[in-house]
Amino acid sequence: MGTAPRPGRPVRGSATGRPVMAALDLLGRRWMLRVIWELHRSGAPIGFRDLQRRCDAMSSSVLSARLTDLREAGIAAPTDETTWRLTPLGEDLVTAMGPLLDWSRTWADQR
Amino acid sequence: MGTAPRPGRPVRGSATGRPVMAALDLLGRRWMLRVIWELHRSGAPIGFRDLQRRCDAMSSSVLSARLTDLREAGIAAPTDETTWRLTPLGEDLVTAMGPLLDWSRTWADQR
DNA sequence: CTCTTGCGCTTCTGAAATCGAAGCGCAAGA
DNA sequence: TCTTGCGCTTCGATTTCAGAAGCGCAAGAG
Repeated sequence: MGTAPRPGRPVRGSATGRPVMAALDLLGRRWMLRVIWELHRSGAPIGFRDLQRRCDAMSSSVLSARLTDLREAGIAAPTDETTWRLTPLGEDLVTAMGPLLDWSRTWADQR
Repeated sequence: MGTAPRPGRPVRGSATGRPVMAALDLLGRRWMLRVIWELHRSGAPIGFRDLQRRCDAMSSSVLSARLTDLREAGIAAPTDETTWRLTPLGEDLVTAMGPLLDWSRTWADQR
C-alpha cells in the first residue's frame, strides 16, 4: 500500500511534510488512535480478530489497513506472524497520549 | 448539525460513550487536530478564509463542518461573528497535545 | 482420515465522508 | 457603480469506510 505518511515528505493535508503535520495526518485517520490504544491496553501481543473485537467490531478491512499504516510508521509490528504489538516507539506514543486522555475526562466533566 | 460526539452517549466507533472514546472519535476526524493546532498557533482570533489558508487550503465545506463540531464540543467558539478562537477548554486540549507533538519529532528522527 | 472451528486476513458492494470548484449575500473601499 | 474580499453553503466527483462473505491454513474432535 505505502499510504502511511512519513516525516520529511509531503503528506495528505500538508504540503510541508513537517513531522508534526505528518503525525497529525497519520493519527487523524479513522480508528487509528483507538487501535493504538487497544494494542497498548491488551498488555500482551494480540491477534487480529481479538483486536477487532476490542475495537467495537470495527471493519476488518479498515483494521487491516490501519495495521499496515502502523507497521510502515514503525509504531506497531507483527510478532510471531500471528499477533501484533506496539514497538517501543509506539509505547512512547501511548505515553504521549496520556495528557490527551486526562483532558477527555475534564471535557466530560464540563458538560 | 449535531454530529459532534459527547461523552456519556454512544459514539461512532464506540458503543460505550466513555469520555476517552468520545474524545478519540472527535479528534480522529480528518483535519480536526490540524484545525485546533492552527487556531492555537495563530495567537489571535482568526477568520474563516485565513484559517483555511493556514490549513493547506483544506476544503471549505469540511472546515465549516469541523468548526461546527468544535463549537458543539465547546472547544472553539466564534467571537465577534466573523472570527474564531479556542475556548479555555480548547487551550487545555492544545496543552494536552504537547507531548504528542514532542513525540512526532522523536518519530521523525528515527527514520 | 474427515469434519468442524477458529484464525489472519482479503475481496466486494453500497453508504458515508471528503474534495474542490462555484456561487450567494454582505460590507467596505475606489 | 464597480470591484474586492469576506463567511460560509451547495453540489457533483472522488476517496474512504462499513460490513458481510469468503479464502487458505492449522489445530482439534470423532
